[in-house]
Amino acid sequence: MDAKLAIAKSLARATGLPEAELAGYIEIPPDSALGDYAFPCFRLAKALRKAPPAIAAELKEKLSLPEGVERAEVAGGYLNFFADKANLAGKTISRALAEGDAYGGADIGQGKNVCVEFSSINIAKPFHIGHLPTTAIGNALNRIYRALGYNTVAINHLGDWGTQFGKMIVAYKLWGESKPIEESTVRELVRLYVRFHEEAEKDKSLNDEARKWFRKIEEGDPEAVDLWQRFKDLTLREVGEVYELLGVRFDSYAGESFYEDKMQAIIDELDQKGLLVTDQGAKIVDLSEWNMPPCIIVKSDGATLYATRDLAAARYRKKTYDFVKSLYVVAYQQNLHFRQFFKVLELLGDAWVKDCEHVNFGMVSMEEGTLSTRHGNVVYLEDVLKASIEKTLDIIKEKSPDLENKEEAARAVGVGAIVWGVLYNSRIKDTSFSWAKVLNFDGETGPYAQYTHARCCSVLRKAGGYDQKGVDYALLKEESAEALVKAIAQLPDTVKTAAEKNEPYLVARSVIDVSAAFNKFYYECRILEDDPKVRRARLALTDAARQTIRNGLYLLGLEAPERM
RNA sequence: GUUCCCGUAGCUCAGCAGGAUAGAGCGUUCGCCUCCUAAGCGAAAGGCCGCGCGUUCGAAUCGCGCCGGGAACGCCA
Repeated sequence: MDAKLAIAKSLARATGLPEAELAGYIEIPPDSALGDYAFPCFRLAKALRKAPPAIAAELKEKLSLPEGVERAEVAGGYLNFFADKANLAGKTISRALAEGDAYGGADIGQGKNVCVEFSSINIAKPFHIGHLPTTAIGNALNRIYRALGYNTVAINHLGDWGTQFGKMIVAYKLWGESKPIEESTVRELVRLYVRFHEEAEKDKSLNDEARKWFRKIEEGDPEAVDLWQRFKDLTLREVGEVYELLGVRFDSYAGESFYEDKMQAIIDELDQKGLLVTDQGAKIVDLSEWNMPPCIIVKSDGATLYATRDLAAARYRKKTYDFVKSLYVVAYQQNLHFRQFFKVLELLGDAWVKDCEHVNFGMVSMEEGTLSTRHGNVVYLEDVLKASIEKTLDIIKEKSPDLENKEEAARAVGVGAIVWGVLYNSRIKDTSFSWAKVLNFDGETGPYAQYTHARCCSVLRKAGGYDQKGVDYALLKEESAEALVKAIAQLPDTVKTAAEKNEPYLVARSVIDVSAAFNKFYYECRILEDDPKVRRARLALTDAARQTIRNGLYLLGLEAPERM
């Protein structure tokens, strides 16, 4: 992008207008035949009282060509610039190869902390496909921020508190005790939970019993706490396997139970600052001035709520991590909740609430019916991943019967296909789960990008190495090679924008651009050419493409196998 | 009812700090493996960019009003 700045600089000299303003006007033409950069002269028409084409022609005369630009041409009201291809190719390829796995990243976040809350599963509940968006998006953002130099804190805000644990204990004691919890599975716990609800329909006393047991957990009764802890351990052990498959790691599992003793302070402070109002027995913060329903802090029975816990958690995170940004990767159903709780923080005088952001996303629905734990209409994430891995393995057996580590490649590609499905569209779109869609590996998919990467690796392997020094980039003169160079050059900017907007799909689109450009280049230009100079230049380009795809995939949480 | 989000090709979606002929994948039809992985490449067909008004030299993109779909709206999270 230095070329863009150079153009702005010479335009500034020619017009006398501020460089920054002009740089903002410069755009990329829709067709590369028109040029590599364009300056729309309509912008200046009013101020200069001249027709745009005349301005363009005049500018072209006055302008001294900036470095990296070969020529300028007038096209209607536009002044188009053509980059020096060899220069662009050389800069782009050598940068990608020199930076290696770091290409695409930056150091703009040095010494700054970012909190990313995501996944946030419930203990003793299914880890189902509804949890996929938050897990995949959060993981990708975590990696993107890290690549930009930030220290990130990946937080799994566990749902590990509440009367449902009283219910679990009752159900376990009544129907599950024949088997130690450690030898059980979350699915069995879920069955017990479902059964509890069925039986409680008939026998209301079960609910009282459940409340009693939850009270015991709260009071620290050894038996109750022990059972609760074992449910938690079992769940974390099981989901750990899924996280392992997904390449997801957390720095903190501080969830609801963690904040139990940290809420009173904030309740007291709200009270002292006169923000707390008692209404219908509950303690609330009135937000009608901001056209929002009140934020309930304490229920009429004295219990705290989600918002209370989130207030305490936000405070704790600011104090502990001193973040410059704190993200909540949570579905858009909770838009109002976040607006309310951010507003309450603001009213408390926590100016840093401006750094908190609700990174919302659309909902996952089933083709038929809705997801519901209680009714057993659940698709476990693990099952989806396993099915995808299995299908991938079948494909590999058919297409690459000689491949050595088939299982390993199948895992990377099978999981990649699923994760990709979530990350290649903007967050806000709702999605409906369909096996056919999720198991489609053609076109703009994770497997396509991974396949392209494996293709690059294959060519480089066959070449048996090449000398990176003294490559003549002017030999990359084919249109498909130029297009590939441009796609590769785009990644660093894309990663920054993806972080600004908290939109991983931008990275996914960039990976597709590089992949598609490479496949076209691969088809049109034989890389392992006889001419040693051409061969070397094409190998360098292939290597840069390989690195770019690999890095992009990593940022999205996907692996890049070398063979598949 | 109120507030917020979404509406672009048969389907799923890009494009929306306004710009040059509206793009891609899937699906459909048809081509391309005696050369580097065909999970690939190419071609064809397919669009009043939900509708209307406005702002502008210029609107899929900004504003207002409709229509259609979704979500949330006091003691769940």
